[in-house]
Amino acid sequence: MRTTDLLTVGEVAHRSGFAPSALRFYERVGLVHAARTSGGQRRYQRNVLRRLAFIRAARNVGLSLDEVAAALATLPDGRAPTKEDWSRLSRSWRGRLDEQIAALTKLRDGLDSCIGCGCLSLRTCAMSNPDDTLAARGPGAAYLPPALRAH
Amino acid sequence: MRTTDLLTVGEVAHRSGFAPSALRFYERVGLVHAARTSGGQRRYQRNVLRRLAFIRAARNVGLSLDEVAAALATLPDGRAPTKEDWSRLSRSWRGRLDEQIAALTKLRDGLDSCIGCGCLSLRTCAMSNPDDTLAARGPGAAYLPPALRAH
DNA sequence: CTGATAGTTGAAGTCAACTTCAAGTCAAGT
DNA sequence: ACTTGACTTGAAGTTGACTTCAACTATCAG
Repeated sequence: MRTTDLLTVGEVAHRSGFAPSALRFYERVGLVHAARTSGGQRRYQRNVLRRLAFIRAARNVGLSLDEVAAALATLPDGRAPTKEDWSRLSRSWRGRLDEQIAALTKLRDGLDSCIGCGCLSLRTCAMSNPDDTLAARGPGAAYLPPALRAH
Repeated sequence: MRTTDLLTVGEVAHRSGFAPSALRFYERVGLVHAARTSGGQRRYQRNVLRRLAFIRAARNVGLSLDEVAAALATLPDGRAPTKEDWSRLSRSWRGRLDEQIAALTKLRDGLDSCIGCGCLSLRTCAMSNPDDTLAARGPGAAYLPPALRAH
């Protein structure tokens, strides 16, 4: 752990805020890479921290790990990613956030009109039927990513 | 299935947008109630539709089923809930939505300042560290409830 | 009465994103 | 060399909100 240019999993965990178990998990699914010592312990390059910062930021914006992986796959193969590379990826989140804010705002405005009447009509109420569509799909999920939730 | 005042599970599923399996699940956890025929089949009262509309609306606002159950538990025992009862419950969502919109907006504004620099600094970047706090907790979750997600 | 359609059950499976565990091994300061 | 703390692994567990399955049974129009 002496001042070499490689980081142990504990150091990366501490500096990135991810648990060691999460780092191992990310390695298994190919999101990050770690070299090994002769004894089999992980040694990370410093640039993994930026990669992990990207992962956290993307998760905060609401991307799944699959989406994160897809985004990371667009980084150049040969050279190390530049600031412009990271900036390009982040830029693509802007629209997503705008959409999410718009959806929430629409929901809130619908709520305002519902509060007066207590209708919750299955056909017309913006709260129970926000996209004018019945039959929602998929598992339930909360609005906000973990990092933004109320503590 | 003839025009009685009771609804079969299929009818409720169709009119509420919930899958029959979800209705059975909600019954198991005590969110809704169904009478039974002599043969053991479920028969729902019409007012279950408003209750289900509430459940869907609450889910859209990001409440967990536990929170929904807690909210429903505040409904009066003796009489049927009035519009004012439903309205009161919905009103409590307003603040929650406001908070969520604020959190997303803050994230977006942070993103704007990040796009230029591509920094993603673990310490200072609003994207990778939105609440000025490291170490987020809990399982991953997406921003938007199923009904509001991109199709 | 019959056949088609719709309903019943408990147990187990799914999904994402990790965490926990047990049993052991490595690295490093002294 | 020794001790301590950090690290290793694969497998299994967690959480929330359901879905799927297999094997039956009920209801109802005709």
